Amino acid sequence: MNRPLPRRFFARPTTLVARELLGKVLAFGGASGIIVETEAYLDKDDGAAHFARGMTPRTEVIYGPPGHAYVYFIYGMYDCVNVVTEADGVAGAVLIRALEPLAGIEAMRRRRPTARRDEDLANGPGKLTRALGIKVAHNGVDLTKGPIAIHQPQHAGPFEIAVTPRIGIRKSADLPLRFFIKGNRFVSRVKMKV
DNA sequence: AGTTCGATCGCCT
DNA sequence: GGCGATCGAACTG
Repeated sequence: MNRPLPRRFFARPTTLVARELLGKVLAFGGASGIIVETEAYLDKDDGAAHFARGMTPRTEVIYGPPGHAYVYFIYGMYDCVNVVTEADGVAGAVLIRALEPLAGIEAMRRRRPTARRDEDLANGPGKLTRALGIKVAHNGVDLTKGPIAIHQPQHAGPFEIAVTPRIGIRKSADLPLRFFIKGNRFVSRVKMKV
């Protein structure tokens, strides 16, 4: 029940994995949260992907086997975590953008003292990595083996999925590749028009 | 070797 | 709604 999702879950089309990651649990650092928002970054016709111009030292793990973490550092301050998708040798990644805190909320508060409300703990890609303690040092780790893991929730309820363009990108800005749980208040930019 | 700018956040108005 | 912080990756020359 608490076993990490198997590699075959990740070895599928990126947009499908992005949708199906919603409602799953991301756990690390004595804390966990329900994934409520994701974005897909595609191998083809996606100018916004870090790997849009091919493999570089930074994007190497995205071309490797699925089910691994791609963690990058941005704006001189923030770490963001992606899940590598598609078959080994094919690029594809899903950015985890927001979590609904589930367990270890005290640990999250200690790591994010500026968050006033529980809604602010992990409602953004830089915030959730800070809340869980995920850093670029974890780039390339195998998510099917832990300690960073994604698993099924204990109690799964039904939900609707909303689809919008991705946040904060210039290229391929029109593609509908952002997915979130409709009505969930832990999603980033809740008031953005869908 | 130098420059540009980004898959962000938090504080300011 | 706007902007400064802060720095590495990748592109230019």
